[in-house]
Amino acid sequence: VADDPPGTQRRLVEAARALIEAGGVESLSMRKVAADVGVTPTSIYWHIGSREALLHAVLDAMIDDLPRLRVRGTTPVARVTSLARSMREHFAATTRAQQLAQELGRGAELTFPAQVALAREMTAAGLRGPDAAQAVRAVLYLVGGFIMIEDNYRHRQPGARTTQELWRSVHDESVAAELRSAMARPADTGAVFDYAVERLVTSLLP
Amino acid sequence: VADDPPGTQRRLVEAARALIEAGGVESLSMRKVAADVGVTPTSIYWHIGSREALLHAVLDAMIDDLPRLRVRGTTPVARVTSLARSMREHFAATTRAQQLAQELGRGAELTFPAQVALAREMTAAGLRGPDAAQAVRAVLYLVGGFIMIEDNYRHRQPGARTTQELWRSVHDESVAAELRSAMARPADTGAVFDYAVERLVTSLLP
DNA sequence: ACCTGAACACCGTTCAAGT
DNA sequence: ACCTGAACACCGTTCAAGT
Repeated sequence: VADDPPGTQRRLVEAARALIEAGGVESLSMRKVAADVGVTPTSIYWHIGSREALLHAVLDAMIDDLPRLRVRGTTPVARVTSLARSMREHFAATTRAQQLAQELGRGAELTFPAQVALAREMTAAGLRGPDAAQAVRAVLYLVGGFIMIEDNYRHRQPGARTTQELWRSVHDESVAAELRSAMARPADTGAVFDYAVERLVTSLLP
Repeated sequence: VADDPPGTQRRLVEAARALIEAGGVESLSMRKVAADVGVTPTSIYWHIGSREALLHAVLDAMIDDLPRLRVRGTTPVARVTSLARSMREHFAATTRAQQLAQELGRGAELTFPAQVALAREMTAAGLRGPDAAQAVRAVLYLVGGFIMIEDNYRHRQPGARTTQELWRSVHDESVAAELRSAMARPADTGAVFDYAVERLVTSLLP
């Protein structure tokens, strides 16, 4: 495991990772990576093999540095809720790795630790049988939804209209006026998250 | 609104749409679109302006053809649950449009009709005030989570391990053996969806 | 008004050739 | 074993030129 003197392969992966962390997967090109290391693009093919293989190597490195999930509290509801919050923060802090994993079809690997942590809490809460699996999956989906929608919002085009803006032009009487104006205001995502998770978890646990 | 005799612009958008519907956004190239219409790539720039403008035109056409959401049932819980199911089907049936909208940062436009439909049902169920907005958002997030995770699963790499497969190698005693083997079996996504939505909606409605 | 041809600055990848 | 140079088949886009 000693680093061989030239270590071109390691330097290539590091350069690729730096590019991805700075500008996402789409900003990586073989020619840029090569230039950053001071080598010809073609030599990457000798060391790594292909663009895809390079991306996999970068993802492996990122997975090694992933932060851990936190669980706090004493009651089952409090513990699962705190874990859900930690999952959300965890995702927000590792978007580049998530994007890369998604692109490489390796998303499952990154979600898995959260599944296990959730399953542990459900077991501790006394849930057994098929209901336990359904409870794990239900929480997983709810948290995933937050992550997706927040991500959607983050990656919107500068000019594109948000749903908040779209709500301003709704005058449909079948939606309460109060609700229409609430939807037109920015959501306190953290509060909605806590609210939704707590409601769901409370209804899932015995 | 009469179609002008040559109609090259219309034919370009149609060719682009066909390419995207067949192989996703990444399979579209200006040169292919041009070839399909029988014209030089450069002439697209005269008619449409850029690749991005072409994609926006295709998305506009797709939005015009979007199917409608269905709501069935008489009790509020049944109606919201059926709407949620319809949202999930709707998404699955329009993945190309969703992918394109996401890429163009116009995801909000496609989610919006579902928000309004949900808000209508919450109003009909008698929910008012800030709780109504939180309820709309909570259901939205849960459904979004299903969509994201199902999408994730669909786009996994042939070789990549699924979470089910990963569960087989977990022998952690803090997770009940029964739960471990349940997580290693394929999930009946439809059943989990109905279960989770019904639980959440029941706990949200008065 | 509509389209072409040539050109520019990029891609990922292969492969024979060098040391 | 490691790297280069030349080449191939692609990209999106610009712009002067044609009809």
